[in-house]
Amino acid sequence: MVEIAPIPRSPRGAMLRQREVAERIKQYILHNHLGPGDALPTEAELCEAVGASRSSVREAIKTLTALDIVEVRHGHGTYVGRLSLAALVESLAFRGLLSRADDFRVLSELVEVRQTIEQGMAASIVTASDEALHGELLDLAEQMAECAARGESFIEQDREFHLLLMEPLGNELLTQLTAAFWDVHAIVAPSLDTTPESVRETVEAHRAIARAVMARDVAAFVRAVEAHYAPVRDNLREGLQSGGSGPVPAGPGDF
Amino acid sequence: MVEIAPIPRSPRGAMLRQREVAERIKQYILHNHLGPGDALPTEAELCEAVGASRSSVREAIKTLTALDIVEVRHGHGTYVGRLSLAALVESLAFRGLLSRADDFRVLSELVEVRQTIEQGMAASIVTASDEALHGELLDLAEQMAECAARGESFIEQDREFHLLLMEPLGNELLTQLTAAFWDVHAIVAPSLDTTPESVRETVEAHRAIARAVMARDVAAFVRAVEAHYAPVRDNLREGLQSGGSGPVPAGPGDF
DNA sequence: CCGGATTTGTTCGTATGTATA
DNA sequence: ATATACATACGAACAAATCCG
Repeated sequence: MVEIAPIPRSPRGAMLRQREVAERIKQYILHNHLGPGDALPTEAELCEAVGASRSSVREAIKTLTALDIVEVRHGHGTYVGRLSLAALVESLAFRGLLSRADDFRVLSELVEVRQTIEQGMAASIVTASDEALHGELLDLAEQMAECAARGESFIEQDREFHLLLMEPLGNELLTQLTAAFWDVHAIVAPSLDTTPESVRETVEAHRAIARAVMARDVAAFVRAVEAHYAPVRDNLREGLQSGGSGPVPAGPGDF
Repeated sequence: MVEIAPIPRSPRGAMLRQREVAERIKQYILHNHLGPGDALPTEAELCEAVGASRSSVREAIKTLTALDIVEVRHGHGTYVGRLSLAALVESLAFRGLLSRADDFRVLSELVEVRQTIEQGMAASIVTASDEALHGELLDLAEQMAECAARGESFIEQDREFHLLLMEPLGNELLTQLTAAFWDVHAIVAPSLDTTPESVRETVEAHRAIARAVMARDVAAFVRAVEAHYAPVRDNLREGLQSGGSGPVPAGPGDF
């Protein structure tokens, strides 16, 4: 039997194939100064460039896709990803869903982090806000009140409200973290704060926050944020008996 | 030609194969109340269970591995992952490396977030800390001073110090976020704060923080944290000229 | 609107490396 | 040392999506 020398696979032992491929794709992006949306070589070209099979390249791309470092469009090509915090959302959301069966620890900790960030930014938010923002905040708070009066949900307004608070700070990362934490909360506890009292308190809390920003009253802002998250915490504690926010979003079946 | 009916691929339109597989693996973990370290079915079993090929299953597993939802041990099996924030670290670190070429915006924003969290937790940290913690903080600060005197690095002590601050709060998520942000900082700017003045200021800042905690002086704690991150910010601003912390960690070659 | 070219998605078969008993 | 179970890797073929002439 003739040995064909199937390419000295891993000259230096250790590094897994796909890990190496993923690393080189990242290097490629960095060295060529590519940004989100820029095109990457095709799978075939990547295979030839790194000397790996298409399967390995694809698995490496899968890893980078999960981190939103690359983005793949079927039948079109591979591109540099948006570099969002989608991975954080999915990872944290799963943790929350797992712990939800027993307690709401993860969700409870998440609420504490959200509150800490908003209160910690109180002074900056209040001083950096302008009239336009004040109008938007108040408008959203009123929309939420109207939705509540009609018995409708106002999750979109709620999300937008908390994002708007961070906007004047000009800190992209902070805004994205706020969005990510909000999304995780919404995934893990989609319908936890829906008791009539909670809804009323929540609406009023947002109004109070908006007023505090407009008055540029830091202390009032901190108190309003505290009042906003207090009922959420209470619901989390009591959520243990009521079984939380329904069963796990049933999948196609869990073999 | 007889149609073999290769399984009604996607009965309902849209969902990609691997996406569906990944979703069902997550459902499997949730429905069976598995925790980190628990064993998952083998690849072959997963293939049969979800009716997909090995390649698809493997790519789905790759995605979940990147999020640390599953963990694969070569030649051993597939297990539920540690659910760490590793994905956040890798994702954010890459963003930082990308933006580093132009400016240090991401890193600068990261510093602001770190400072906000630590200052926001000032009151809780100060009140929740105990004598044992005080001793450890002071000890670490002294170790850092000694290292600096010998011209050595003290990154390990620095990391441990900031983690210890969050420990008394009992918020697992907060501790992991602190660790993640610290790691990102270390990856993106591995040797940025190494000017003699910076080192001196940094050591003194940690000592001041430790003293503030011991004295349970919230205001002093906030000031000390401010003093800790101020030089870091300055270095970031000046880092633009000096070209930052060296070139991108060179890979095996970037085709 | 259609057809061909390009590119990614999926599958199968096979071979190899690794860990456990 | 052998055998078994398992993950890793490769390559070829076909399906599906997208684009363009």
